[in-house]
Amino acid sequence: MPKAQRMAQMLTVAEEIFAEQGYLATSMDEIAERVGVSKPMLYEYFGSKEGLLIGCIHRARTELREKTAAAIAGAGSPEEFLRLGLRAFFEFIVDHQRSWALLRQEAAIAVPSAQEEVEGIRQQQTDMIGSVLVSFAPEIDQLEAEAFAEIVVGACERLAVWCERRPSVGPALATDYVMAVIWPGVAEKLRKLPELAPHA
Amino acid sequence: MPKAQRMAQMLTVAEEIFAEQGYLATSMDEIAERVGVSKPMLYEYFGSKEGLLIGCIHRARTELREKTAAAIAGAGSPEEFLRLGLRAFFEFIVDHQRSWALLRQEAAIAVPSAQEEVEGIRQQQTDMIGSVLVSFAPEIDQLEAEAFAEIVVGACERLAVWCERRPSVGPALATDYVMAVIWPGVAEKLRKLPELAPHA
DNA sequence: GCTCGTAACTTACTTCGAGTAACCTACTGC
DNA sequence: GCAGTAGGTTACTCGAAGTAAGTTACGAGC
Repeated sequence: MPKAQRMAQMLTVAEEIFAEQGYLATSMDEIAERVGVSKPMLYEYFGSKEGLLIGCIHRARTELREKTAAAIAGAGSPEEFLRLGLRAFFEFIVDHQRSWALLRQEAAIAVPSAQEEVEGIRQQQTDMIGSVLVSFAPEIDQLEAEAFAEIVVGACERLAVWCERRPSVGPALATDYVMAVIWPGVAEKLRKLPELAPHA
Repeated sequence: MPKAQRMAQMLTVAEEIFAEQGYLATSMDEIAERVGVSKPMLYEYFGSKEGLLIGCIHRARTELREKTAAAIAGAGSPEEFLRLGLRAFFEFIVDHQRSWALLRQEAAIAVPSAQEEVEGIRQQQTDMIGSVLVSFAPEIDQLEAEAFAEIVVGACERLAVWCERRPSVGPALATDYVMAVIWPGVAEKLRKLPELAPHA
C-alpha cells in the first residue's frame, strides 16, 4: 500500500482506538495489529506514539479549519459571522464525537507537544473571532478582543462536551445557547465603540 | 512520619513535579526520591500513579469549593453571585498556577478516572451557577440553565489559561471581561422570564 | 525491660510497552 | 537479469509501573 494511503489509514485507526480507550491505555502494538501492519511501520511514518497522536490532531485541525472557513465565507454582519462559525464548529463536533473527546480531553494533557497542536486549533478559532471583531470594530482594544475570543472558544468547547451527554441538544440549539449568552454582551461592546472613537 | 502528614507531603511534591514535567514524563521513582521515601510507599498510600494524580486533583477541588463557597456567601443579586464566584475562581487560579496547570492542562488527562475527578470540579462550578439561576428565576428552562452554566465555566477555564500568558491580566480584569461578555445575555434572559411565567 | 503487634518503610524483583537494529522482499527502471 | 528502493518484518533493549517479601521503629500490655 502506498505511503500516503497507509498513513491516512493509520491515523483513522489510531484516532478510533485512542478515543475508545484513551491515549495511555492504548499500545502501539494494538494499533499496529488493527491496522494490519507491524509496529515499526508506525514508527517509520510517525516517529513516536506522540507523533501519531499529533498526526491525528493535526488532521482534525485541518478539517475543522476548512469547514469553518467555508461556513463563514458568505457572512455579512458580525452576528452572522459568529453564528455561522459556531454552527460549523458544533457540526464538526457531532461528526467527530470520538476524536473530539480525544483531542479535547485526552490529548490536551498527556503529551506536551500534542498540547501545542491542540492550542493551534484554538488559535485558529480565536484568530477567526478576533479578526471578526477587529474587522467590524477596528478601534477595539486588542487585549479585550483577545479575551472575548478566548471566552467564546472556551464556552463552545465546554458546551460541546456537555452536548455529548445531552444527545437532544444538536448543533443548532447549541449555537443558539451560546449566541443567547454572548451576543448581547458582544453587541453592546461593538455598539459602544464608535461613540468612543467616532472616526475609524 | 504519621500517615496523614506523609500523604499531604506526597501530594504537594507530586503536584509540583506533575505540573513541572507533565504526568507522563514523571516517574514514581522520581516522586518517591523527592519525597525522601521509597516507591512502594506511594503505592501503599495512593494505589497507583493514577491514584496519586487523582489525590492531587481532589485536594485542589476541595480547596476551590471552600474558597468559592466563602466568597459567594454574602451575595444578594444574581450579578453579585456570578461576579464574586468568578472572582474567587480567578483568584484561586493565580494562587495555584501550578496545580491549575496540572488540572487543566496536564491532567485534563490521559487518565479516565482522573478525568472524572476534574469533571467533578466543573460539576461544582456548574451546580453553583445553575443554582443561582434557578434560585433567582425558578421558571427557567432546566436544560437552558445547565447550558448557561457550562458556557460560563468553559469561558472562565479558557480565559484562565489565557491569563497565564498575559500576566498583566489579573483576577479582577479577567472577571470584568467575562462579566462584560456574558452578563448582558444572562440578564436579558432573567428579565424575560417573568413575562413568560408571571407568577412564581 | 521484654515482647507482641502493627505502622512505616525498603530491597529486589516481574511485567509490559515504547522504541530500535537489523534484516527481508517485491517491484520499477534500466 | 540486476540495482535500488519503498514497504515491510522479527527480535531485541530499556525504562518505568507495579508487587512480594522482608525489615525496622515504637507504643501497649504484662
